[in-house]
Amino acid sequence: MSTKTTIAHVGDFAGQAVTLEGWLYNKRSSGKIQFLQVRDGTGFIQCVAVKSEVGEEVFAACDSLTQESSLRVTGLVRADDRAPGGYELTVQHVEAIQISHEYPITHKEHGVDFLMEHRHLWLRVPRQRALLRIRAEVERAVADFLDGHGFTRVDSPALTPSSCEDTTELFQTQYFDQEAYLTQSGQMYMEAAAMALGKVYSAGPAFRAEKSKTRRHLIEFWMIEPEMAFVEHEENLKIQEQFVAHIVKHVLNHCESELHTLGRDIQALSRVEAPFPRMSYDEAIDWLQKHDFDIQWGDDFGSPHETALANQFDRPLFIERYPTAIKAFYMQPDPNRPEVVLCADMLAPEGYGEIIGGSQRIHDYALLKQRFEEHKLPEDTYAWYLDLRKYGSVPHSGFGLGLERTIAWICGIEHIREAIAFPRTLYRLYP
RNA sequence: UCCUCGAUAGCUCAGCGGUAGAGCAUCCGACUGUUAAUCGGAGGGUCGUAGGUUCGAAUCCUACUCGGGGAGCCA
Repeated sequence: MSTKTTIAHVGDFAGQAVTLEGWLYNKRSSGKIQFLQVRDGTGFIQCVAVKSEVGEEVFAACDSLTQESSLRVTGLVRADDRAPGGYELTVQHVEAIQISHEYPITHKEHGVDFLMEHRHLWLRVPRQRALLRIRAEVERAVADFLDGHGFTRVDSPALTPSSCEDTTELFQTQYFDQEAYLTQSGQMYMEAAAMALGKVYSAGPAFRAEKSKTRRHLIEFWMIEPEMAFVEHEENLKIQEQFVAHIVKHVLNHCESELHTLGRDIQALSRVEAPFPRMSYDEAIDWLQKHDFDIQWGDDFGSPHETALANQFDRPLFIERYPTAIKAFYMQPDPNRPEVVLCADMLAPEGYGEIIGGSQRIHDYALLKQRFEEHKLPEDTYAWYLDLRKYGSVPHSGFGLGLERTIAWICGIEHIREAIAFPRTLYRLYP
């Protein structure tokens, strides 16, 4: 009799017979011996079939297996120093569940377009498995930290009647006989929820119809948006750095083998501890001007600016107090300097760009109403948002963390599209 | 939207004015420790689309289509 188990647990059955269910990742044969590389989602193991031991029938069954055929294999678990995972399986019996014909993704090189066209199969390779495992652990770390700090998860709507910010482009759709838009941020809804529950967060997709095609952009990406009543700028930043440091530490503690699969520099990640370095917008402009960048006070940073600033440090960098004129309408002006707002962007090291944008929000009714007029925003669709400043308004702050950018940085990958199972990029909606 | 690079076998690419090529994958054969296994053989192509130059175009020119990277903008 054999016990059904998974590759991750074969070590518990050394010397015993087990049955594994999975897929053939690769096969090498030498006429009278075959090496089957089997994966089952939990790991990889090499199964060895020797013709003189298994007999003609089982050996032929092994021979019939092709790349990515699904199978059930029974054999003896054997510790072996030559095996990357420490164990091999000596095959006793093999059952093909389905034979795969001409699997498109070989073990050779492939181009990005081809791989993206076959994303549904590309997910099966060790690298993509590692990325999805780490993504799941990042999401777990997010929930652990926020739930442990008194936050309540509140889910925001995907269909909205209007934009939350006035700049970026929206995906328009029909809501019966009304126009509607896919959400680009749940922030305003989280502000409402924070007045009900104190500390809240949303976690879900955001949609931006921008024609951006860089390694940092997705059309559909996930944002984690905490919002906190009675929290002001300084405390907002402290929570953000603890939050990000916690996520990185969690991944280091739970995803060692996955980071190894990706070839990530563990040392670089282990230096990510709070507090994070900070620069004011003013200091950043000075620094850039001293380093021959053509930029003036009042200009927004471009990607090259952000990369140069962030690359000075081995952990994320806060840049705070940007000019009011270039930031979102809802941001709270610095009481001592109304020309700047109490906001901060968190820039990841190594050129991964902005992973958090956050701010203290305007809580004064008159000032927010004035901003609506300045930005020519339709007051009827935002009446509820103004209401929050009419009925028990309090200072509050929040931020949005870009999940895929955070994952891309932690994993050290070239392109953000690998940080989500089925990326929506410019000009690609399939699969 | 702009800049830039690309499109040749299932995949990755070479060929850049004179008969369409290689490696891998597939199929057949050999091999008892392979680990991107190796070795021998076979099949596999309207050279992205449309036009133009030329005796002759995968190759040069024009337009278009699709895609990669970047800028802007953003998380």
